[in-house]
Amino acid sequence: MSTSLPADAHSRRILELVARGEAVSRSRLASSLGIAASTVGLKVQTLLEAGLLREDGIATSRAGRPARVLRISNDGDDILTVDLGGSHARIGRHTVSGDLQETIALPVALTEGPVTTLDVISRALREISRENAIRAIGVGLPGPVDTTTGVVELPSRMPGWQGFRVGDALAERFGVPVAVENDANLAALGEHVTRFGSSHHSITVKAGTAIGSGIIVDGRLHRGASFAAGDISHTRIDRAADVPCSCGNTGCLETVASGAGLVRRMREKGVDVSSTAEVLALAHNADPRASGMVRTAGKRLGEVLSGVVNFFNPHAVFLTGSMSASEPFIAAVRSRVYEGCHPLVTRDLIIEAAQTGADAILLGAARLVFDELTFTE
Amino acid sequence: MSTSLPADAHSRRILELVARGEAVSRSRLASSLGIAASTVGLKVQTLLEAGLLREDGIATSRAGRPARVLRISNDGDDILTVDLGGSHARIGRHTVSGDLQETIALPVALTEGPVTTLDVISRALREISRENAIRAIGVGLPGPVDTTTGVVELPSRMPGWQGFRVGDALAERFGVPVAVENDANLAALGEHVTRFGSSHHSITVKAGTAIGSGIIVDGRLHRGASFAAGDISHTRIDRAADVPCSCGNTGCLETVASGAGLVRRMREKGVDVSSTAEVLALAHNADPRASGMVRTAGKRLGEVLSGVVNFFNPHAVFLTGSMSASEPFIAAVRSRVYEGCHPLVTRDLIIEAAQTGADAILLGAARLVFDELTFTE
DNA sequence: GGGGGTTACTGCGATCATTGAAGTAACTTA
DNA sequence: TAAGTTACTTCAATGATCGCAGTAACCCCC
Repeated sequence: MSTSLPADAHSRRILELVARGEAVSRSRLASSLGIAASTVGLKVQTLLEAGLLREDGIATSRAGRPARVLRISNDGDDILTVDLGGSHARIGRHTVSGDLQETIALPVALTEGPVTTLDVISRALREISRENAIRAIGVGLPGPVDTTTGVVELPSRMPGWQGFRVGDALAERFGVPVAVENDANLAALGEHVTRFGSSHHSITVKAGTAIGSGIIVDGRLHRGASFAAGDISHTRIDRAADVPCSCGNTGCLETVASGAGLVRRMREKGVDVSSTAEVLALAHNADPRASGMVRTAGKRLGEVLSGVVNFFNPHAVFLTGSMSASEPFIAAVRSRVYEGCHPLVTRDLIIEAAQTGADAILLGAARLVFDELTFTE
Repeated sequence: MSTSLPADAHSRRILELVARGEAVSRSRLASSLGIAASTVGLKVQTLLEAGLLREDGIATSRAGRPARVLRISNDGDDILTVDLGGSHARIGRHTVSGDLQETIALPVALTEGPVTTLDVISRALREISRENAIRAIGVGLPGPVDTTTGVVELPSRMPGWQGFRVGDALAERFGVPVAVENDANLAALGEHVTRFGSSHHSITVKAGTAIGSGIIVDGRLHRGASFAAGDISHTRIDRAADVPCSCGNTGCLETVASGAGLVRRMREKGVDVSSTAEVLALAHNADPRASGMVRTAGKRLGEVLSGVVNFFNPHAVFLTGSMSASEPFIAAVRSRVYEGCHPLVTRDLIIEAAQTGADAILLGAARLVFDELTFTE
């Protein structure tokens, strides 16, 4: 089976509507898309023949002929995705519509350079795809990615990756189109589409050892002019004006609200912790210093987000990363945002922990592939 | 002549390319648009017949048949625009492509309510359109506009306008489609398209008696979830933590960086000034207190914009409003943004005074009409 | 001044996606 | 079992687009 993702916009929408369960019959698709029923019939026919859709029984009806239920075919070819972290990687196998079918986690050392790393990744990709053919691959990398070239811009945690074209390298190995993107952006895209689909605006903040965010405008990723959008970690917090930051400035949000910042401050107070997780565990066990710090971190993040939310006016702010598992942290963020923002902006604003968890990046990568890659057989 | 703006996307792109002088012959249009020459020929033909384009002589050629030069017809029907301020209004007459042909300024008191105001405006619109037919109208209002209904959301400076559908009222009077939008958004759109056309991201900050901004994402207006995007005036500045703001919070940017804030602080220091212009005049004449304050206002705005620029990563920040006439003000903004932002983000960032001046809102309104209204005869 | 080269544009038949209307299929309810 | 309702397909017509062939209008060089 050597099919392709449809370049045609209506066919993609059909796959999307079926995948989300918003329209599972030809007639509902026609009314949702606002095109003729006969046209939908033809398009569904080709999608069935391409193995992208399958018919799955008959719906019950109250009156009239019952609809034939359409589903995404999950025994066709796959979209594969890669979430490449500093010391680990996750590989995902998805249906064309982005539904995650299976994942593999494996240890990876980015510091060993791109060739070795991609060898390991490629082996895992072959393994997870098994006998199925691969349609396309989406990759998330920890750093700003120039998506026109597929090059990591500032590979601070990725020595040896400077100028390396990850996308081209994988595309050559597998002979399929490859999309490469920053992992925070993919997490934002993954979370956003599972909540809102292809409309609305949102910000997804990852608050863990470091702080980063991804921006979705009208259902699409906002990368910025130099693929660096979403940086909130170096926004100035005057109350931390004396704390030096790795960026060279002082008083950055990162110094007071990131996991790394919490660890440093706990150690200054004589508490021997070495990871964000330990600080969070202490806070969870009602250690007053740790609890206070986590809460303060939430306040500071909330202050920065107030500015961002007033400016950007999103439908939602999603919080992810290890810190977002702490309810007091989220409560502090919420409280500060509601305090510091215009009522018009917060009236319908959602501030919540992300739902997609560890799979957000994979889901975002699959979505990116679905959105941006055009395939021909 | 009762023509319409073309709903068809390619025809619109043809008008745009011709208007910007990027492609003035059928053959160049074909290569720019990536469609067949014969198709362009047909589309240009219908645009000529509709009076939207005209032929204007023959180009010189180095070899081969010279091209017939296409221009926007400026003797056809017009797009009219309205910039409605608190005490004044500007009316513009444009070609279909948005080129401003003529303006009228007139005194208007929004406080007299919508009916009286629209009477005055309508008379001016009839006057400026003369014998020409009107294709469409674009209106800028000072406040957040729900563009789905054409209603001003929080008409703080517009008592009596609550719930009034400006767009519908004008559409009924003139029998043409009307687009209504917030004036800061239109100024941003106007400035953006004259610089970048329909791609790139930018922020246009109006720093005058008040502070506001408009956001353009990928050449299109970002309105936000509740039509309130672009509010930077209530971002917290810790150094002004004791100054109460009209919004109920303390320490807002507005209290230290707006013209109104400057006037208040000058008066606190015993200097008898009553307007932003007076403060700026004093600063221009090297009054040390006024100069210092204007410079400080620039610094504070720059600090807030640092956060915004890091987050949004635009190609440009344009400064407009009376304060932007002050070079020291702009220099202070620039200095703080370059200091507070990541180098990747500022590498190619443009920070400049807006070029479109008083016409920005009119140009933006014409563009909005061109972008968003679909017309049929 | 008259080919030859080059570019600009038009005319025309072919193609393809889309449509609406008519027809068929499959169920529920009275 | 007939009437009503909804789902879907078939099919001829439409219309936008295309590529190609042909025409038009210049330049340059012999």
